[in-house]
Order: sequence, then structure tokens, then C-alpha cells
Amino acid sequence: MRKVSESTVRRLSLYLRFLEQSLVHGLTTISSGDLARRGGTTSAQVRKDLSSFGSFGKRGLGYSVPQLATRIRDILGLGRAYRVVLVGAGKIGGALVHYEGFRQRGFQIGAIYDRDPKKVGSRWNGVVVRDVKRLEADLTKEPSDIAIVTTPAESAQAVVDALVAAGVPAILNFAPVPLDVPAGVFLKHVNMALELEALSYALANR
Amino acid sequence: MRKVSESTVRRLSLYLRFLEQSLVHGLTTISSGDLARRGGTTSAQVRKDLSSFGSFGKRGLGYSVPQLATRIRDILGLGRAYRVVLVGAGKIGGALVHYEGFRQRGFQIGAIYDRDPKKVGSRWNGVVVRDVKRLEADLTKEPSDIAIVTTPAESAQAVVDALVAAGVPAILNFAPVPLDVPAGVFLKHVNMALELEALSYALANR
DNA sequence: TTCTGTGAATAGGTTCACAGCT
DNA sequence: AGCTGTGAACCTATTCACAGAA
Repeated sequence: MRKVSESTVRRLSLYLRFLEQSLVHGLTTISSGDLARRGGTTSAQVRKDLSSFGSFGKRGLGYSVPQLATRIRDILGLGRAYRVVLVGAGKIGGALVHYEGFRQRGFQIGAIYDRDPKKVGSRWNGVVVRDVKRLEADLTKEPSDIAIVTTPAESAQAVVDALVAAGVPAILNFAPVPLDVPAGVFLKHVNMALELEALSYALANR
Repeated sequence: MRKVSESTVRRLSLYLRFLEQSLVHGLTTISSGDLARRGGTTSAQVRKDLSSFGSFGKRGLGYSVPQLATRIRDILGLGRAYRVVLVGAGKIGGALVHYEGFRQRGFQIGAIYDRDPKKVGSRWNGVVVRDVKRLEADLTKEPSDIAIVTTPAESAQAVVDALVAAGVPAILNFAPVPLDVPAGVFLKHVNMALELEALSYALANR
């Protein structure tokens, strides 16, 4: 397996969604051109993306929908469930807890943490909110694969430090602040204000 | 001004954040190296990014913090307020309505739309939720620069079609579905499941 | 001396184009 | 004929390295 770019991984996720839809519609075979149209790219790109991982298609025919879906799910590591902890029981945290798309894909929110004593003890979508003080101790007993950080900017780095200390290998950050993690820990940001600013730039310079 | 990449625009937003913080801390001058450290990039990258728009620095010294902040705000088109409409008064929509980061940057949510009669008429952070049927008519009277779509996947394309028909030039989509817009309309996606899948890939292939 | 601004070099990602299966 | 798989060409973005201003 050769080195694969971030963009390729993103596109694989999109292909997988389309494959799953196609499966529901009873399609058995699909061409790179079909996948391209839906993923907003070109057929050559689709084939290149897939070829990094092997040859899954049949020349003259295309790809088997269920086979390719399984293969991509495998590549993306979606063949298993992930235990996710969420730190920060605010508005965004609440939205994420109730977001069905996560659970559907095997991302199970197993614990929620907050600093606010008024929130601690309440139930969010069946999960009890715990005091963030327990975060490190809990993670030692119940290791998590992924943490989602939805705290205010000020607390985010401290939370991330605790997560890293407790051995959490992957973090998705919604706090609008750049964070430091040691090498070997995977960190991704979702920054909604940034996206709006990109639109603002586009509008200002059209 | 030469052509500027998406990544450059994203980095400019990050530089701006750091500049604003530095301003609060009373700094008057900053070097490309300082900006780089905070933006997770290199000093050469920072200088290249800025040089697409002009020469704002002083050799041997660096950049004036307030001047550069103003200049970037200008470049990004943040010198003005934007009227934003939000379509989809669900959990994510609710989180966005209350997100202070938007208003701080001049993105003002002026109207919220939903299909659910139970939600229509209620107040969200001071804004009354309207029936989505009124969307096009309202937009004709009160044009908006940006729309944020947080509907379920099924309704997103229809909503976007209405937005485009009503002349909205920029759309930020949170629905987990690819959308079609005509050329000239700016469309950006925020796909949280996709980000988790990128982490899943990283974990599976480390 | 310090730090910017920028051409030149390098690396990385995308598209082309075509040989080779089915 | 249709569609994949892939080297080669192309294009875009990042890094290097250095001349020049403060």
C-alpha cells in the first residue's frame, strides 16, 4: 500500500456513502464514472484513489457495489466500533450526541464530560454527564479510541493534555483554537467560523 | 493580486485570530516565524501567503500587528457584516444560532426557517423561527449573503435550489449529502462524520 | 544582524492517455 | 466496445535559499 493523501481518504468516505445508497437501490455494479459524478470528481481520480489499495474492479464492467463497499469500509477502519468520549456538554456537544450519523458508522459516544456541576449527573441521549475531573481516571479504566472536544477555547488545551496523558490516540476538536499534541496523536479540527470566512473571502473577491 | 488557494485563505483566517490575540496582549510587531508557530506552518509559508496580496512587512522587523490584522480582515472581506439565514432548526442549527464566534466576526443570523409547524413561531436566541415555505418570498424582500443549511439530507437539495433561485450567492452545508449548485454560487460543506472517518483511517493504518 | 519578499527547486496531487482485460 | 489500472505529463502548493531593506 502506497502513501495516501488526506484528500484521497475524504473521497473514499464519499464513495462509500454513494456505494451504500446504491446498495439500497439494488445496484450490483458501478463504474468509476458513476462514483465520480456523485463524489464531485473525475473517473480517473476515482480509479487512482482506489488503485492505491489494490485492483478491485473488472475491466469493461466496473466495480461490484457490495465488494467495493466492504473494501472501503475496511480501508477506512470502519469494520469495527469505536468508543468515543465527548468533552464539553454545551450546545455543540449536545448536537453531536444526538447526531445519528456517528452511531450509524460505529462511533459510539460512551461518556460525556463537563466542568459545570449543574450539568454533571444529567442524561444526554441516555448517557450520564460526568465531572471532567474524572476524565483521566475513567479513561484508564475504559480506554477510548477517539475524543471529541467541544469545550470553550480556554479549556481546550488542558482537556487535550489530559486526553493525551490518558492515552487517547485520536482527537476531533471543535474549539476555535489551535492545539498542541505530541507526534503519534491524530488531531483534526472542525472550525465553522473558518468555513464562513472562506465564503466571505469568495464573496469579497468574486 | 495573483490567484490564491483555498489553503492560503484558511491560513489567513488563522493568522488573523492570532493577530487579534496578540493585539489584546499589547504586541505591536510580529514576525512570520511567530505567525507560523501558531498557525502550524512555516515562516516561508506565511510570507508566501501574505505576498500574494502585497508587501506588508518591514525587513529586519516583521509586521505591524494592527496593520496586518486590518489588512487580512480586508482581504477576507470581514470589514462588513453579513446577513445569514439558517435553514433547519434542529440540534445543529440550534448550536450554530447560539455560537458567539459567528456574530463576533460579523455573521449575523437574521432569519431561521424550519418545516416543522411545532417549531415555527418559537424564538431562538431572539430570532423567530419561520415556515420554510416563506423562504423564497422572504429572501426577495430581505436578500441574504450567506445561507447555512442544517436540514436532514433528504431536504437539503430542495432547500438549496430555493436558496439559489432566490439569489443567495454563498451556502454553508451541514447536511451529509453532496449538493449541486450552478456555477457562480459558492458552496462549502462541513461533514463531521467525514472527519471522524479520517481519524478512523489514521487509527487503522498507524 | 534580523527578518522580509521572492525566484528557483522540490514535492505532491490531478489529469491524460492508452495498454490490457472482460 | 466498455471500463479498469497505471505510467507519464501536467499543474499546483510548499520549501529552500538568498538578495535586499531596516
